[in-house]
Amino acid sequence: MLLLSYLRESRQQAIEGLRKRNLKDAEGMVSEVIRLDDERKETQTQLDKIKADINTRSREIGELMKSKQNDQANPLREEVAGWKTEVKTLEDKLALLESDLRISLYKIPNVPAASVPAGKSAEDNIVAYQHGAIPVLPEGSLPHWELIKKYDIIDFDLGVKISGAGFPVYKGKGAKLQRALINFFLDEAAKAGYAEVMPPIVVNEASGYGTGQLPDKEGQMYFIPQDGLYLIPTAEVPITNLYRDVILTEAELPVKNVGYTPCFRREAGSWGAHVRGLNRLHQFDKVEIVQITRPEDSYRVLDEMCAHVQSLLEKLELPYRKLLLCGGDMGFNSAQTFDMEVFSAAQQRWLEVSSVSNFETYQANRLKLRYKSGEGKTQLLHTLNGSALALPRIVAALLENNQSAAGIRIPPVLVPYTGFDKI
RNA sequence: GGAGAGGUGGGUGAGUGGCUGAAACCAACAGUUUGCUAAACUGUCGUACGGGUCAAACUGUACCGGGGGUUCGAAUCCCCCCCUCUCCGCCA
Repeated sequence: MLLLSYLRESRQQAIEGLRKRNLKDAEGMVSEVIRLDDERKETQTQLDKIKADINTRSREIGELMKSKQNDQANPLREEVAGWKTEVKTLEDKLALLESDLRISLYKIPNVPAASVPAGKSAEDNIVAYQHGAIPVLPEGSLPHWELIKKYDIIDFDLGVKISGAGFPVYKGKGAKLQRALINFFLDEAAKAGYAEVMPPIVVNEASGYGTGQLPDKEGQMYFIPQDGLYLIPTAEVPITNLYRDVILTEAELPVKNVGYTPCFRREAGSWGAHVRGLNRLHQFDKVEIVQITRPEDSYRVLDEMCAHVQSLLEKLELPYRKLLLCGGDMGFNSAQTFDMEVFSAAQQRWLEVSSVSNFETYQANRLKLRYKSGEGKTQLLHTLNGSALALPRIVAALLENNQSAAGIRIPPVLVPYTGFDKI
């Protein structure tokens, strides 16, 4: 949620920024919010005035009653009683305005950072960096969905039987490979100074709102109505919400957390030929890094987090590229996002394996996540997160890129974790 | 799932209709004292939304788990809900 004070003080700047997202009516949205807030303020001032009068009278009545002057108190009581309809009217009006204001504010996505290019879709993203040679595969090479059958390491049909499409069963070396990657990613994050947490994988509604999945992506999450709980689409949700309603001290910053969780996404209506195999799943594994920083540090930290993700890809010997997302392709909450894509040699495609974002104060505002600065002022922090990394597409690329007649080679860095160097 | 107890400021905890935004203590912060540390003493010490101001000072309203109600007036009385704890049951 954007700050009202920001929208008021830098209205034009906000509108210009939002235009980069290719929004239909950025100006209208901002104007509406400010209009509602103006009305809200006015209504509150009126209401507060009447309430102040009531409070004054009530005190007078109390005094009179104490000195047994009931006959003098009675006219005052009637006077106050007469104000009550007006109070009720104004209170209702205020509640409505506040709710309208909140809804309107929730509809406005984060303002992209200055360096974010305008654009409509993924076409307009900028390749900021590319690393590693594109592999050329021998004749007869297979896409990963064939390889997993050939080596019997991941079984989609079994998953369909017990759960449904998009819920694969990892078997044998396939299962071990998952575990190896998770541990490798966690260890690397620990080396980079991230403190590990293992959060719940279902969250309540307040958490969904805290990080902005609600109300924006309601339909994307699995929901358990009986208990009012959501299955997490990413560890970002529980980990960042750990710090909801928290005021940190400067000494505690930056907060660096890493966590492994399964992630669940309904992905309604997004299936097709391009999402075969491991390319898109309802349940997948991911290691997520989260940082909470002072505002002035967040963009340096964004770079640091990207560098961490890139180092993982390099250690896994996967060719990758780093994209600076354009306004139109960025997530709702983000001010700036870099995507990391690995090249999947048999599919001849780039696959997104990580998304690293700076949310600035957009999430912190909803989370009421603040810190006391040196001068004792409480102010909002910046939140950032990134996948480090999401497993399925990494597995797809590892399988495809490292295949040969002799089997699938495991990158040396993983061998201590898998216990085998070949599938 | 059944029974009971309870939810007050960073913490402990008083407060059963007006003098309570809330005692006291602890923690924290600033200062004084002190060779340093400690101790002692003094002061400060909630949040949100308004008004006001260059900025302050100052000032209004709301907030004692959440929502509703009674009343001139509610932390305090009534209703509903949520949560936590203890015991029992079930159980990885």
